[in-house]
Amino acid sequence: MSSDAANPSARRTELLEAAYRYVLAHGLTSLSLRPLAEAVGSSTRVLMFLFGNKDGLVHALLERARADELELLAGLRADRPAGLAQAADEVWAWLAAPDHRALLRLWAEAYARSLVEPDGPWAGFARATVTDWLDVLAACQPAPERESEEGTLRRTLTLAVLRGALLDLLATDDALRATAAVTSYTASLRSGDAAPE
Amino acid sequence: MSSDAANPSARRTELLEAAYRYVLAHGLTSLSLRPLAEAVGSSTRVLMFLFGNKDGLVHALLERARADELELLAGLRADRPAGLAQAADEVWAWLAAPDHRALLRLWAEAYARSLVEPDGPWAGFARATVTDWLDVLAACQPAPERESEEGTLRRTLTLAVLRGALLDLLATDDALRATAAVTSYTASLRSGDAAPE
DNA sequence: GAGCTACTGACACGAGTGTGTCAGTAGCTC
DNA sequence: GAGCTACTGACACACTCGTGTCAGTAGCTC
Repeated sequence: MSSDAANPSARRTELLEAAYRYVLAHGLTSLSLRPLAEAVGSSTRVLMFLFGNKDGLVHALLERARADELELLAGLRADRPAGLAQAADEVWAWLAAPDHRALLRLWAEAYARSLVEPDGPWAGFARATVTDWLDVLAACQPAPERESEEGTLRRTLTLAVLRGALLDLLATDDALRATAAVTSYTASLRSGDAAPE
Repeated sequence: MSSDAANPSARRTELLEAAYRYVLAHGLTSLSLRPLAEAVGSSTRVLMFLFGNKDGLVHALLERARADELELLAGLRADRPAGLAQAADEVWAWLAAPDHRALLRLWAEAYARSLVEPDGPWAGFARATVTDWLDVLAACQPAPERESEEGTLRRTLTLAVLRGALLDLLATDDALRATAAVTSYTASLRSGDAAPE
């Protein structure tokens, strides 16, 4: 291989970036090396050299996509939203941004695929995203709630609302309706926080 | 073709049923005709004859999967649950049933694929499911709420919770946590119904 | 200039893909 | 038995797939 996966060469990251743009536009399912190589101005030979094989490429692409997601999560951790409600609002603003549509479609694709084919480069993708997000949401909860069973339940529900609304948005492109639903949820979360049940 | 799609031949439905079982086990993404034909005790020639081409087969399979889903929806319409909360509880019981796991994975696959490749046999699959479900949930709402903007928002949120919890369940297989989240949501729905905000 | 590393081009191999062609056969109606 | 419909088997075609092979070349260090 050209270099460690931890310390990729300049050419590798350059081609990975180009391939990432290509995959955002065309999806992962029907990805094949020759059209990709041509689109990024390279050859299958080079892709094989830099990524080992196709699975290596796909794996690298999924990691690249995950990097975008982790950036959002890191941002959330950084400014530590006060409570689940604010965190959910911030996340939704990100999810609903039109610029992120292609990435989120890719995300949905990888998620579904990892459910159906538990092996291969997508292995564990779905499970990893769920736990990643639950962890971040937990970090936004006040400490006492975070540890409680009630807290687990709350962040699970919050994640479900975000994911479900995202699916709706991706399918119908009706940002108004989806956003209204999320907003009403976070509003009820807030009032629930103010007056604990 | 052997007969109308509306009035399929006995052999066609027999093979479709076998193919459906095969696809539930193996997924749609990597479906190819020769292995499928062998598994169902037939030949690619026959599949082509009965379904026209591969897209025809896939389309028929998706319709078949949708029939399972519509059965649940029809059941809901039949006993007309009193309000969204009860409807959501009933739907969740169905979604969480281990027997339905394979079908729901297939559903997720088709949903994601229809987002990424808007053409082909999956065209409109995601959008169709969303509106189908929203319609059924609407039918479970009391008439005045159903027409209101507030009502649209409520069923959108309810659908999001169900879909999001389903994604969680499929990824983590943690039925307890997912079910607790859904239950807490329907509980709050009920109390909200009792004391409208 | 030798030698090393990183990268690249041309080409071929074997397998698998969907689909087309041609020739059937079983069962039914007349 | 003729003729029709529904279905089936054997085989081939053109193509794409991921990958392997062999031979390079540009840039750097010594």
